[in-house]
Amino acid sequence: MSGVTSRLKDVAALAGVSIRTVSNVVSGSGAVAEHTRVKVQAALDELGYRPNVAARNLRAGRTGLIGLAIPELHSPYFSELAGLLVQAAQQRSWTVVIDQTFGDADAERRLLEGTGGRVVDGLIISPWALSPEDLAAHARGVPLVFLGERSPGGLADRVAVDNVPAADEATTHLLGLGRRRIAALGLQPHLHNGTARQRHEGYTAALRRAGIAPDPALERTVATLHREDGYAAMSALLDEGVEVDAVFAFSDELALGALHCAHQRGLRVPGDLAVVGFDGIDDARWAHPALTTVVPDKRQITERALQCLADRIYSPAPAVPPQDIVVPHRLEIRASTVG
Amino acid sequence: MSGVTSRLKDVAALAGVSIRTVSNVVSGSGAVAEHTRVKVQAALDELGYRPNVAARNLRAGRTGLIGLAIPELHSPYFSELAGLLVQAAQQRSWTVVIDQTFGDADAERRLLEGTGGRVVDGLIISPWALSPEDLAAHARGVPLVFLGERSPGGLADRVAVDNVPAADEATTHLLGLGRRRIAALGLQPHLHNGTARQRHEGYTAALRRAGIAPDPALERTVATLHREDGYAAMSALLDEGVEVDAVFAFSDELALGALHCAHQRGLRVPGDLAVVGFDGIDDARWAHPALTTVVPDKRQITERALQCLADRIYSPAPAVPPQDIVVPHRLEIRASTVG
DNA sequence: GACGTGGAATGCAACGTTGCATCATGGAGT
DNA sequence: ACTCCATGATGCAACGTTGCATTCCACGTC
Repeated sequence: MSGVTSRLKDVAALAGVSIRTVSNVVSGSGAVAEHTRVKVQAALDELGYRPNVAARNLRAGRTGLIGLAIPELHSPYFSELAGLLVQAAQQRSWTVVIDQTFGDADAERRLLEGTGGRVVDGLIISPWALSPEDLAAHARGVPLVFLGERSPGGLADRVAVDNVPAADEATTHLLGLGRRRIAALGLQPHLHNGTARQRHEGYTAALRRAGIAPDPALERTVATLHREDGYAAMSALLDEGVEVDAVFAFSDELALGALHCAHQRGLRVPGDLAVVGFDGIDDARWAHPALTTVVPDKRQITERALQCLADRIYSPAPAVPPQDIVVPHRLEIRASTVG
Repeated sequence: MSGVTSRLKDVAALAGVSIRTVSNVVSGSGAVAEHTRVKVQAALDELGYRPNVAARNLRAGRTGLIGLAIPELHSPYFSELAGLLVQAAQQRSWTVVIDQTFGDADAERRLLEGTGGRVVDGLIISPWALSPEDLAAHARGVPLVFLGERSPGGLADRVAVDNVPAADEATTHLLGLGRRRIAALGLQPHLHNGTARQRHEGYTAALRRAGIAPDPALERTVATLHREDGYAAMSALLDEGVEVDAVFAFSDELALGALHCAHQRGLRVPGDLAVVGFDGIDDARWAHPALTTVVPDKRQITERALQCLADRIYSPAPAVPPQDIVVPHRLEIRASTVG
């Protein structure tokens, strides 16, 4: 009732039983006679007992916390993912602690090592700046799940969409609309991140299958995946006078930036320029025109990632080999390609 | 170095000193001779000692966690706010735990009471469904900061922008452009949330000052503040044939939904319809056309809120009276009103 | 009537840390 | 030479909880 915290000791005193018995009632373990249980429960309610998490954790050797390490929370893709994860984790009585790495390699390294950070029972990380080798070198004892990036040498579980076919599908969709000058927007050769590489691979595969030779002038590098970068890359492309009738952006944010640029230049979308994004963020649906995008099943990403953690945290068994989990995606076709 | 956790005991054994001395070195407290300090530090490094948070918390009676309770993480405004808060909290060695209430009154009540949830040292809550009376009735012993909603009876600190003048400013901007049929989009009479009421108040005040009588047909109610709701409200408005030359939406998401609708109907923005939003989310800048919006200083919101918590958590003093902190805002004028 | 049985309740100890009080040591002061 | 003191190092206890082992009691059985 009141805000004052009461301990097992207080409840025990009020109920006239031992601390241990109260503990049994609270945890539901051990044998407790019905009338005792009722009596203790009454005392619990009266004092508004709430277990001390720190003490429990100390005893259990767990914190009940799992970490989510993402480049940044304000990016729609990650905030949507984080929101789902927080929700899903709650159902498993876990609390999510979100860390932002801002694409900083040191920050990612620090989190993997656990230095300076709060101790978590497990960590779900969406690596960005670290190479697979780095990832392997700095992983700590805590159960780990990688999002997107595959871990080398079977270091940890990994959950991701199948980037190559997904990118292929998106590109093929544009090809099917008769587009031949399709820009690939979002290469990041300076990062060791494999995601961009895989999407590029799918893009190239689709072109080749259609008998089109990839044109380096159409492949644009970006520093990050923000709208600004998409805007800048699109602007440069147009400034250079490169002929282009479609854009496959490696993220929705990039696509939205490119879209903004197209509008500014007076290009009609999809008439003059068809645009496809990747991530299936909410904004995509409400853009003008609504953005065609590859939508990963985010709910499944969070569910599977948690399941991986649960398996490793709760089973002291001789760990099963790291799993590589592929979650489904679908190409959601909207007005930015089929007006 | 390795993933195995080592305790003060282990370090002490390796360094050949007592546990207490190691503790002194780690915490920097107490008197420790230089050569001892060096020796212990070496042992600490060698074993890669990391303090056990649970034990510390248990001893200190604090968890080092603060809660952030928001309606939903995937809304841009809240994800931007959360991102900033996580960052700012890190500097104060706090860890943020995010709870989503999804606008559910029960969820908000539960968080205020702390039932079932993890125990936090402080809670920053952005109330949505609860009335001020509810908020007062259910608050618990933990330091509390309200975002947006004023707490009644001096229950807790509150950080917010000054909604009435801000809304007034936005409306006045539209009036200054010669608009006379300005829709107010975002009323929520079914909620006890005061934010919408205040923005409506500012809107009305501006109209009256301009000698315009508020027209009920221009004031639109929404269920939530999502793009869908803005789209629906705008659609209804146009379907009813209400004459309108501008929209002041109480959130950017609503504005973006309305914008989407305007595009669909072939309205030119800002030619036929000028649009102003509220919140200053990132998307607003990249919409087509870029959205004029009231931008609250989000960084200051998080900073001030944390400062409030810090003051209450760390000062055992006879608490200062609850503060009502107003953070600055600015009207960012973009192409959706001045094309 | 003694004994075994099993359910119910309890006591002890430990998880890893830190506040407080105590103890050891060596140098300065008388 | 003896005391005094400052500095450095240590031991004890406690934070609130739970695993394990024990005790207690009532009941049924031989």
